[in-house]
Amino acid sequence: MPELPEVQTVVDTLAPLVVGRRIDAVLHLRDDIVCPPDADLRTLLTGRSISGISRRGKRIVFHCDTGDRWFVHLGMTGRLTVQPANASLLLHTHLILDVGENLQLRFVDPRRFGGVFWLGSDAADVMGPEPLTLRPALLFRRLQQTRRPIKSALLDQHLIAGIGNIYADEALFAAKIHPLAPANRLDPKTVAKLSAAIKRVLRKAIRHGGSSVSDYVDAAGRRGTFQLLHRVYDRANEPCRLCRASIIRIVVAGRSTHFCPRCQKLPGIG
DNA sequence: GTCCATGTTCTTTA
DNA sequence: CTAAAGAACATGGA
Repeated sequence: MPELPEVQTVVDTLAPLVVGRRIDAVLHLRDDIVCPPDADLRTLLTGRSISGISRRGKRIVFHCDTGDRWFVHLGMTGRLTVQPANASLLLHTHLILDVGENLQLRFVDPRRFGGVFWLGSDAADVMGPEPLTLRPALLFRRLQQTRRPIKSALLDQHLIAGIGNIYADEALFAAKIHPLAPANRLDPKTVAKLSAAIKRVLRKAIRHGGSSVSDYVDAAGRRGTFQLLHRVYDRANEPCRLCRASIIRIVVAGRSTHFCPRCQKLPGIG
C-alpha cells in the first residue's frame, strides 16, 4: 500500500485523530515486527503522549512528548488505522495502542514487510531528499552518479525518498522518459522535466487520497482513487491514453515496469 | 500447482 | 574493489 502519496494520506488522516492523545496501553504486540528487536515498546510507549506525526520518505514518524521518535513503515501490505476498541480485529493485527476515548491505533500487515521502528532521540537519516521540495539541479547531480536505468534509480530510497513502483512509472510517462534510459545520460533539461513530473504526479495522487490497487486504506479506513487515473501502471496491453499505442510491460530492477513505446523513446533509438 | 503483488535488504555476479 | 543484478523475506489473490 505504501508510496509517498499513500503515506502522506495516512499521516494527514491520522494526525487529527491521535495528535495530542496519550498512549494509555499497548494492548497487543507481535514483537518480531519491532526493530531493533530489543526495543520494549510496552515500556517505551505506555503513558507517552503523541505530540505530532510527520512523513519522511515512506515512513510515518511519531513524535512523543518526551522528544523520542518512532516510525511505522507499511511495507507492501501494511495498514495503520484508528478505530473504536470494539471494532472487529483483522487477521495479522500486530500492534494495538489504546489512545483514549475508546479509540485504538492498529497496525495490520499480512506480509510483514513493514514494521515499527524505534528511533529514540537519534536523528541520523541516510535517505535521499524529499521529492516534493527537491531542486532539479540536485536531482541532476544525484542521477549523474549512477549508470543504472532511470527507473531503478528512482526506486532507490538513498538516492531520492518516497517514490515506489507505481509513481516511478507514472512520473516517467509524464516526463516522456524511457524507463531503461541510463540515469547519468539524462541532460539537465530532461531531468528538470522529470523533477516537475514527479512533483505533479505525487501532488495529484495526494489530492486523490493515494492509489488503492489492492488493500490500501487511510487512517479512517477509506480507499484512495488515484488508481483510476494511472496512465501506465498495471495497464499492459491497454492503449496509451495519449497516443493509443499498446502499453508495454517489462521487468527492470526486478519490478514490473510499464511504459508507452511511442511516447517514451529510449535516447539514441527511434 | 503457477505467477504476481504499492518494499527493502542481503547475497551473488560481473 | 565497486556497481548492479538476483534472491530472499511472508501472505494472499488471480
